[in-house]
Amino acid sequence: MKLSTRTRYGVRAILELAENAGKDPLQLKIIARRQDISAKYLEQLMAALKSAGFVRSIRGAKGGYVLAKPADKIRLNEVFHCLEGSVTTAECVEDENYCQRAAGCAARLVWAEVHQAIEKELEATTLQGLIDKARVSGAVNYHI
Amino acid sequence: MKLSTRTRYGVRAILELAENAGKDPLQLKIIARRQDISAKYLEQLMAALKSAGFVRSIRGAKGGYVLAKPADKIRLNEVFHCLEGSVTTAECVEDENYCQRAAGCAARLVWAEVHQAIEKELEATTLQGLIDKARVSGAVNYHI
DNA sequence: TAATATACTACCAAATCAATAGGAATATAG
DNA sequence: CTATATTCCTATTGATTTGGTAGTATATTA
Repeated sequence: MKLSTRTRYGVRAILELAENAGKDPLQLKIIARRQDISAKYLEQLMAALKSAGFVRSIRGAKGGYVLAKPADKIRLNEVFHCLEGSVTTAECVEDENYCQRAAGCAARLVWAEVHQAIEKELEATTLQGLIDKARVSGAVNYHI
Repeated sequence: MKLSTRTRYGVRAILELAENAGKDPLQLKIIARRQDISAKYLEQLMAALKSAGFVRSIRGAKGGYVLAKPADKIRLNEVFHCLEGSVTTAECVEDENYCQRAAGCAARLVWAEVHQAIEKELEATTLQGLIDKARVSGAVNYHI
């Protein structure tokens, strides 16, 4: 059940952008350094976030990335979907025809319930909500 | 977030045993056939389930596997732990020292919340509870 | 035009996962 | 006692995924 680095890095990166909202574009290089992520690898993740419409890029000198929408309009389940591919626990949860036993499968109930639990949690969280929550518990990244 | 086949197969197998409770030992070969799982692979999973104390094995002809405790005493989070290794979403959730940024990381809040959501769901479900639930919704495996 | 960024595409290495192989040990049946 | 049925153990292999590199093209600023 461990999340892939794709998702972990990607969420960390977009959180940097959320915290940077309103300021100048944030360069990939800077995010990579702050979060200790391979810049080249992060490039791919940003591409995914971009084509899903979460971030906007500015090319050339003084360029970088910014959020494409307000941080309180970006829900984590969307971000996860974009990065993780599928957040589902097993194929048969979404595709009943994946397995003939699906209809009569007690196990499938588990996969479905776990899936829902995750989805519900992620859907209830926006980037902004997360930042606020972190701030309250005194846990926000300050880059001095 | 897809569950490994280890977990999926393992849970399906132990559910077969739960449904077989009170009857003669169920042979690995039979479980493998019913669930369409490689018998040799399932052997390894049963070994794990056995050493974790969930199932008991009977060797020799007419042997097989049976549940080692009542199905309503086996919680899914335990079974998952045994099969999945760690059900955690990211290392830093359980080990704060895993990453220096942990204390000030908004992302870590997400991993933790998702982790809790999963754990809570699994902890609330026993094998028996699952079977009952499946029966109510008319979704139980009948092997004619 | 020089410097700075992102964009795109292909490739590679290591790790993990899923499965296979081959026998050894143990119990039952006849 | 022998043949058969079954679990037990350990090693190996094959496939897939993951995480990361490399190099070049394109856009922007100054």
